[in-house]
Amino acid sequence: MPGGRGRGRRGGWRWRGCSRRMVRFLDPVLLLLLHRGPAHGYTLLEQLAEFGLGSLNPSVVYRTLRDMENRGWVTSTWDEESTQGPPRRVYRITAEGDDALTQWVQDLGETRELIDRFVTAYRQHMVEGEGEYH
Amino acid sequence: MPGGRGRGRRGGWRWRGCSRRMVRFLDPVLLLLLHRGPAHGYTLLEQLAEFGLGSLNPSVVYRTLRDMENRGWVTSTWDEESTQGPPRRVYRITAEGDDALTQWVQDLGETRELIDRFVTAYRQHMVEGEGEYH
DNA sequence: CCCTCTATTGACAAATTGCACATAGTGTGG
DNA sequence: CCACACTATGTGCAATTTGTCAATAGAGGG
Repeated sequence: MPGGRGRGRRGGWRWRGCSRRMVRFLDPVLLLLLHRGPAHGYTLLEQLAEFGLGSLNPSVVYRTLRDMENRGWVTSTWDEESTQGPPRRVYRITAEGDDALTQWVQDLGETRELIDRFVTAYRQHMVEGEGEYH
Repeated sequence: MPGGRGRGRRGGWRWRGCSRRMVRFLDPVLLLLLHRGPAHGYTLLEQLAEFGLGSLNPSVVYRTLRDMENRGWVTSTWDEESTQGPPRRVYRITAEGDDALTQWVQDLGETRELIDRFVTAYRQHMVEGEGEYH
């Protein structure tokens, strides 16, 4: 049943929804981390936990970084000083990345508003309709 | 370039991201609306604007309703009393739908927390690092 | 040499989303 | 009757996004 959806009973949708929620944060969080200073993908990967984004597959993070580079939000160069392992990329945020970050913050603010509105409506409905209709 | 992403310059990603953000709210909002009482898809469609979800393609909404039915969150029956148009489906929330709604509210609460944490970190970083590094 | 840890990348299946169009009943004006 | 507009819902498919698994590769220890 390709293209089908929502077959997963409890435990399926919850976890999936959670994961997708996190992927949504990835862009802004990476931009913020890079705004603090240049960093390697691997380092960023470890710092993600700080924002509740631990447990993301490294591939996803690296891919996102490359996508951001394609959009011109960041640039990358190979680190000259070799360390314990293969060469590492150093990512730096660009002026466009700064703009994008600003946009993201605003965007997330709007999303927060929506959530608040929803939760408020929910609470209000719940106290009003003490005796449920069904 | 199948599988490629992020090629759309300003106006592309923003709008797309916005749309996707809204689709994320669809499930919980529909559940809340249905918790207030049974309703037709078309009616729900109109009430979505209340939660900032206007402008969603009807197909998306109908599809979501059917998906929710597959998950057992809602049930539907054809409306007996015919009106100005073809037969309409009446959707009703189920006990499982109630549970799902509760889960969603909690989930959205957590998302809100994440957003707050992020925005706080952003603001703090911005005042601290007045003189930017770059 | 073999194994583990650090790093990054590639490829592909699966899931999600957008959109254009199909179907269908009802009422209205000409 | 026909064209047309509005109410309602459903289908199909292309495009995009996400998850996962495995490949590559250097450094260091035993």
